[in-house]
Amino acid sequence: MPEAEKRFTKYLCEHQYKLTPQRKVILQAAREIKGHFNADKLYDESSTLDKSVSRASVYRTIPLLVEAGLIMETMRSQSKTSYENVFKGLYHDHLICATCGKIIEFRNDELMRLQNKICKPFNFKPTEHMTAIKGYCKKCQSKKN
Amino acid sequence: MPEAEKRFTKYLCEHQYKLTPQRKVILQAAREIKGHFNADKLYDESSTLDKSVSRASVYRTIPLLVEAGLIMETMRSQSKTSYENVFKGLYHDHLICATCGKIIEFRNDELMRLQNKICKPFNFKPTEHMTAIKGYCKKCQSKKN
DNA sequence: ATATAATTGAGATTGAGTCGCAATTACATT
DNA sequence: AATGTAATTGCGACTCAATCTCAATTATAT
Ligand SMILES: [Mn+2]
Ligand SMILES: [Mn+2]
Ligand SMILES: [Zn+2]
Ligand SMILES: [Zn+2]
Repeated sequence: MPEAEKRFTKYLCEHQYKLTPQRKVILQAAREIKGHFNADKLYDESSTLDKSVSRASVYRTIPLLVEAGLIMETMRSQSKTSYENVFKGLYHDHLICATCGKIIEFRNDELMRLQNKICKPFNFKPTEHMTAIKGYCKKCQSKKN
Repeated sequence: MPEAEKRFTKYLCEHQYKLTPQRKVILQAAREIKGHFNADKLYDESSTLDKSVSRASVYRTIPLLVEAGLIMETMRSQSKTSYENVFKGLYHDHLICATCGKIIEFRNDELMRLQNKICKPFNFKPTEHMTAIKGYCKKCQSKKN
């Protein structure tokens, strides 16, 4: 059993949620998608694997996958919420160019450590960090002249 | 004329937009709100000042205020977009409780410095940072048991 | 096998945000 | 001051991502 499925199973069990075929399919679909995806995309991919999976189940499963630490909400664009897979040790954040929309991914361990540290004095238990830095990419800076 | 209104006037003029009574009222309402607000809240405050201002005009004016640098989008919580006034030198970020929606503001200079540092190797010129940490506030953690 | 609480798909509903339109208005030009 | 015109307005209808309802089904413990 792949690591992700193991983790999901554990999460479901710990919360008295059931491991259903639909949830397995949706997890698998999520894992197979490279890069960012939204609910619709996840529904499409899930349908390809098993066309009996409903849109409602996809919407219902997304928060479980987030809670289990398998996917994360990354951003909202075009009024849709975007997610992406969390692969072990592959947390990252985003630089977003305000002009061309280019997205640069980066990973910075110090940033993650700092974010956890910030929560402590508030007794706040973090589940997701989202850092988005907006600005201008190299190309768009030179175009500006 | 207050600084904010001057800036808004300049922005509108530069883009061939008109300075209408409605836009003045909405700007004033935005300025008078302390802390975070969403479109509905801004509509309520605007209505108090001038009850002829419509919800549509509020929605249409928000992007202008953002573009003019007078307010900024801070986060999305409980499926509503939140804004707050941009006052010079009051940079901060947010902890957001996934259960009750509570928002804790914090300011961390090290985080700011780190974010700037991160951009350099990408030749990325940052204009805004947005860090949102989602999780559970103290109260909601204990309720969970 | 049985009990039971969780989950499902289908379709209805919600609600933040957008849009179309005819009437109005800001503002530049005479 | 009067005119022209493109921008803006309020209203209400619309969109559509996300949530909810509910009867039927199903995963799991006993
Ligand atoms: Mn990414
Ligand atoms: Mn704030
Ligand atoms: Zn760019
Ligand atoms: Zn809370």
